[in-house]
Amino acid sequence: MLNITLVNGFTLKKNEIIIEKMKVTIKDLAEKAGVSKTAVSFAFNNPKRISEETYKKIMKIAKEIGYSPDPVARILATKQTGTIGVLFPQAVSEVLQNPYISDLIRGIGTVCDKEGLALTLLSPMKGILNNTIQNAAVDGMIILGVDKDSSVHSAFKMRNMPYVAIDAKCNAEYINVGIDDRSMAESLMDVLLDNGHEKILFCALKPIALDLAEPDQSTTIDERQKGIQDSMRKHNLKENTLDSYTFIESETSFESSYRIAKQILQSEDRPTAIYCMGDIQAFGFYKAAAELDINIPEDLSVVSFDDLPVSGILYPELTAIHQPGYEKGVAATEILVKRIAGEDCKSVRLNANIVKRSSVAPAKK
Amino acid sequence: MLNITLVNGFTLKKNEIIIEKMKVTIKDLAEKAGVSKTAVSFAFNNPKRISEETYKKIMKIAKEIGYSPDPVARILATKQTGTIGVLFPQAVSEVLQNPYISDLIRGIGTVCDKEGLALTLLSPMKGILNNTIQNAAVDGMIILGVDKDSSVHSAFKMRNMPYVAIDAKCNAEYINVGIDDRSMAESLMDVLLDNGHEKILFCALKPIALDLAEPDQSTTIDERQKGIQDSMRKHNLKENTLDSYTFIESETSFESSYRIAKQILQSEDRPTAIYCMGDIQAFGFYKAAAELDINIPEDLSVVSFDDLPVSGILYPELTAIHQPGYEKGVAATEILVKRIAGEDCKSVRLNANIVKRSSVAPAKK
DNA sequence: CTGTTAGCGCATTCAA
DNA sequence: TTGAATGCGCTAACAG
Repeated sequence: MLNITLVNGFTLKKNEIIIEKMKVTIKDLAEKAGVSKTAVSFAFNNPKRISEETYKKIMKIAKEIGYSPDPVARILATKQTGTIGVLFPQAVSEVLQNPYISDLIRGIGTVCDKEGLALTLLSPMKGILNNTIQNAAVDGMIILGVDKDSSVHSAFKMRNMPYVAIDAKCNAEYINVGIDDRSMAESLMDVLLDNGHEKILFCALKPIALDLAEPDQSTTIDERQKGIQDSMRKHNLKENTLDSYTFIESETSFESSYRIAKQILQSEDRPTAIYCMGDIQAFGFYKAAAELDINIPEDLSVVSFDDLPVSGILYPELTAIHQPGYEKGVAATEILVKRIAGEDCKSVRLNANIVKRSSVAPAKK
Repeated sequence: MLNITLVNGFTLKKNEIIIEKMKVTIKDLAEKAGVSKTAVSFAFNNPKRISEETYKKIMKIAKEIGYSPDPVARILATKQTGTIGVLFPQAVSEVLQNPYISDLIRGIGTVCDKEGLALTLLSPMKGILNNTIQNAAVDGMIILGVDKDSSVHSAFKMRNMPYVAIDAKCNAEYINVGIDDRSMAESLMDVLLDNGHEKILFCALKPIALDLAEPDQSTTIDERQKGIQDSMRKHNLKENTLDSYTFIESETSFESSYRIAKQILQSEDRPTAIYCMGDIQAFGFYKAAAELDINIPEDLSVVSFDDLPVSGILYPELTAIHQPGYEKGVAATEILVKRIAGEDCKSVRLNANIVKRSSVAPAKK
C-alpha cells in the first residue's frame, strides 16, 4: 500500500478514502527539538540523565505535536509488557457467571493496580489453551482451574514464563495458592452428618471439558471428595455409602443452578440436605425452595463453599466454608510479581474456616 | 550486562546466579531449517504461500527447538495487538464489586472470544485516566462511566484510537451504547407514586472522583433524575418536592449498601419506599429489612435498576428496570471491532423494560 | 513460489 | 551531559 506523506503530517492511503493521522514518533520529536532520539527517550524514562533545560524543551514540543511513546515499541525494547494475564479454562462469558471468580479477579486487580500492571483476561484460543499460553503478550500468568493437564505446564516452560496457579495441587512442581479443601470439606460434611442427614445431594460445578483426551476434573473436587469420605468414616458410615448419595453437576450460573434445584426439589424422594460446591448453587436452591414452599432449614438444610460477600443476602444465613477468594487473588498476584522479578517463591495455603449459621437443621425422621 | 552465550543455548548473566533459557528466534529456526526468515514467517502466518514440503520441515524443526513467534515482536510489525481494553474510572477492585459490571464484561468477553481478541482491564494509572489511554497496548477501548471529561476524548483522538462508551451520552460526538434511562426512570417512579408513596429514598451509586477539577457525575444519573421529575410532574407534584426526598449515595458493594440500609431503616422517620439505582443496593436493603423485621413490600417497597440474573434470588421478587447489561457489552464490542476495522458506526440505544413484580405495595397511611 | 531487504519505534551501550 | 549506532524479533513489500 502506497502512503503519500502530506506536509501537514497526514497520510493518504491508496484505495482508501480515510485520511488518518500519522503517528508522530520519537524521531519527529527529536528533529523538531533539535536533539537526538536518545535525549527524548531519557526525557520520558530517566529525566535525571539530561539537563533540566533540554527536558523542558522536549516536553514542551512533545505536547505541541502530540507525542507520547508507542507502548508496543517500548515493550519490544524493554522486554516487559507491564501486564499479567489470568488464564481461564473456559470462555470469559462462562466463567464470569460465577461471582467467586469476580472475587478472585478483584484480588488480582488490587495488586495490579498497586503495581501499575494491566490485567488481561485470557481464555483458550480456538479451544486450545496452549495457543493462548504461547501467544499472549504478558509478563506472567495466573491460571485458574487447570490442574491435571501437564501440557499446560510444559507450554509455560517453553515460553519461560512465570505463572502461579489458584486452586490447583499444592504439592505440585508449580506454585499454587489455595486452601485445605480436604479438611474444610470434611468439616462441612460433619455438620450435615451430625444433624442426622442421610439423604444428601452433592452439587458440584461442571467439570471443564478442555482440549484434553479425558475430561479434566479439578483436584479441588478430588480433595473435597476425600474430605467428605473422611467425615463419613468418622461417622461410621461405610465409604461406599457415598454411592447412594446423589452427585450432580451444574453450570456456574444462577439460572442453571435454579433450574436444576427446582427439578430436584420437586422429585418424590428429595434430599433433606444439599451440599453445594459454590454459593452460586446455593442461590439456586434458595430460590427454588422459596417457590416450592420448602422451608430452609426445617425442610431442607443447605451448606456451601465460598461464603462470598454477596451471599450475605441469603436468608436464613448460609452455613458455609468461608473461602478467601479475594485474598487468593492478592496472594497469587503478589507471588507472580515476585517471580517475574526473578525471586523464588513457594506455594501458599491460605486459611479458610467454617461459618455455622442457620441454614442447617436436624433431619426430619 | 554481559551475556555469555553457552554452547547449549543458555545464557549466563553477569552478577546473577540465574541461568536462563535463551529465547529461540525466527532466525535460529531459519538457519537450522536452511530457509529464510520469511519462509518461517509464512509457515506460521500464511502456510499457503510456501510449499507443503518446506512447511513440514519448518514445523518439525520448530517443535524440536521449541520455537514459537514472539507475540510482542509480531505486534510491533503488524501494528495489531489483538486485544481490546475496558477502561474503568476506578480501581478494578472497586468496580468489580458491582455485579452489573461483571455482566457487562461477560458481554464484552463473548465477542472477544468470538473474534479471538484478548481483553484487558484498565484503570487509571497513578490516578490519571489519560495516562492509561496513552500507554495501553490495545487496538481499541470500551469506556465505562466516563462522560463529562472531554480530555478523555481528546486523549483518544491524539492516539487515534477507536473507542466506544457504555452508559454515557447518546447525543455526543463519540459512540455510545445505552438505554433510555430517562423514560425508564420515569416508569419506575410511576410505580412508586401510583402506590401513594411520599417518603421515598433514592439510592445512587457514589459518583466517581477522578482527576477532574469538579467531581464527575455520570449522565446516567442526570437522565434518571430528569425521568423522576417527569413522573412527578405527571403526578402533579411540584418538581422541587424532590428536595424533600432523600438522596443518598453508596459504594457499589453489597456490604456498603447493607450498612447504609441498616442505618436508614432504623431511623425514626424512615422512608416507605426505596428507589435504587442498582440491584446491588437493593440487596443491601433486603438484608437490612429482614434483620429489622421490616416486611417487603408491606412495610417497605423497593424498586431498582438492573434486574441482574443473580437478583432472581431476592424474595419477594424485585420490581425493576430490566437492564440489558450483557447485551450492552456485546453491542459495544461489536461496534468497537468494526471501528477498528475502519468501518463507520453509530450510537446504539438498546431496549430496556420495566418488570413489575412483588416488591411494591401501597404506602401505609 | 521463494528469498532478500528494509523497516516497525523504541531503549540502550558506548564513545564523544 | 549528549548523540550515533545497534538490536529487539518479526512482517511484508518487493524482486528474483
